[in-house]
Amino acid sequence: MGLYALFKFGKIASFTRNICFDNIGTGIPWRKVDTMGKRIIFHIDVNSAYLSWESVHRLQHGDPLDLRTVPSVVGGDPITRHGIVLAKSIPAKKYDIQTGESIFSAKAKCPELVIARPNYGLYMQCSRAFGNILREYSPLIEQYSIDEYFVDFTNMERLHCDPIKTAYEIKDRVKNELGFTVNVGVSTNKILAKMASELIKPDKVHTIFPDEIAEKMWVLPIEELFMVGRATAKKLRSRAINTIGDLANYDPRLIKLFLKSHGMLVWNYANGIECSPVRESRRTMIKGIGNSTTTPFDVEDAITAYLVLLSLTETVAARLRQTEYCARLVSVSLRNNEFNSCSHQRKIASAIDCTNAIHEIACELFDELWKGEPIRHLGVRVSELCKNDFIQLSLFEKDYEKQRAMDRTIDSLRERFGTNAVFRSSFINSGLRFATGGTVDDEEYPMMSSQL
DNA sequence: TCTGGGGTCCTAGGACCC
DNA sequence: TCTGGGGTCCTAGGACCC
Repeated sequence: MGLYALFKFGKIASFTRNICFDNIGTGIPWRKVDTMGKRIIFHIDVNSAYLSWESVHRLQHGDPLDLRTVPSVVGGDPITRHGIVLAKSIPAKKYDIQTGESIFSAKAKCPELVIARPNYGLYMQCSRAFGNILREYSPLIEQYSIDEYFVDFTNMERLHCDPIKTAYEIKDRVKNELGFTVNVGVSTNKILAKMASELIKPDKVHTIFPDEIAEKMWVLPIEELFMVGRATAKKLRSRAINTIGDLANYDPRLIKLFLKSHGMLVWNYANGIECSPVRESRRTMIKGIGNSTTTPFDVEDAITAYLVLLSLTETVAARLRQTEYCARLVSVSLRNNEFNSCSHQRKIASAIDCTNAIHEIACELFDELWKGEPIRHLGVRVSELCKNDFIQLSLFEKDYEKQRAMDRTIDSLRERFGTNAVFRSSFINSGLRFATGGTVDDEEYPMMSSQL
């Protein structure tokens, strides 16, 4: 593979430049937008991230068993109704165990399956250590999710060696220094780099340069294309579009007719057309903060539901204040014991960040939403954020100044002494956690947008 | 013991105004 | 009095990602 990739790299000078078609259906003849010259983008993806990290951690703490060598998964606890597979080992893959399926059904497929509980704090540390290695190769890196980074290696050949050699170096350094394996995809934009890193796993470097799209990407089934999920795949297959190549070579006007803008997005991706920059930080761009949980038991009365909403709101509001935002929209979501979901939202006249204020609205929304059936899942989300340094308090709203002072005090107590330092007495003997979701002092989870 | 949680973006339909 | 059309805002739900 190595020699093959190095050989392929010889073609790099003869790139056809990216062309974006974005005027489908406008009646205007094709407009060719020259995007950029010669970019080099890496996409680095940890192989079975949670499971690898768990294995390495256990080995380092004297466990003789390497989870990666046996059928194993990282998954939640079915007793508290969190029992789904979050990550699986390669031997588990051989039993057709899928990420997202229930632990119950995974065990049915493989009775000797080893199950490890997730440890998000550990994963966050691994993710950071991994990012720190990448930062040595370029000042411009983007964390796309907990286990994925993009690196813009454009013009970095002068400091390091050639891109393919560097990709191998990164892969081997992560393995040798941190103990887990990664795949590195190399190309001229993010979509091709990302598709390349997914090719054959684990511990591999792949390229999909523009002149390799047909050979390496078009032959793949349509489901393998980034942003083609179950629903889109079904629609495409019903029109005999079965491979990425079928989509790439289909008339984009027809795609747009039945898949709208999402159709154009995936048609562009199928053709390797994508020109978004590698962004150092997404943190300034957050759109909303939410927290939801599947309750350990069905909630059947409003008082308990209010308490769950409070526990969710505690973390949402604390994260909101931590990022120095206020919100103008509160939404509540609910899933009943028959797995039907619904949601309800409300705009508020003045932006807020108080736990009590958000909770009060969440409870009102809940009352308007709930029909009385048993509930298994509740969520609180705030959005339409604005900076909290200039809050306009409406004359008609309650004066929340005292509440804000109280929140500040609790936030600082928790910051100094841990999240457990203070909690509301209403949670005593409730069987519920007083603050659901990641603890407040955890570092912000790096989230990705659905587009690159 | 069957089915998580955190995000983003898009669309359709209704209300409302001109 | 009735009808129509365009624009904007709001809401709920769906699709996708890891």
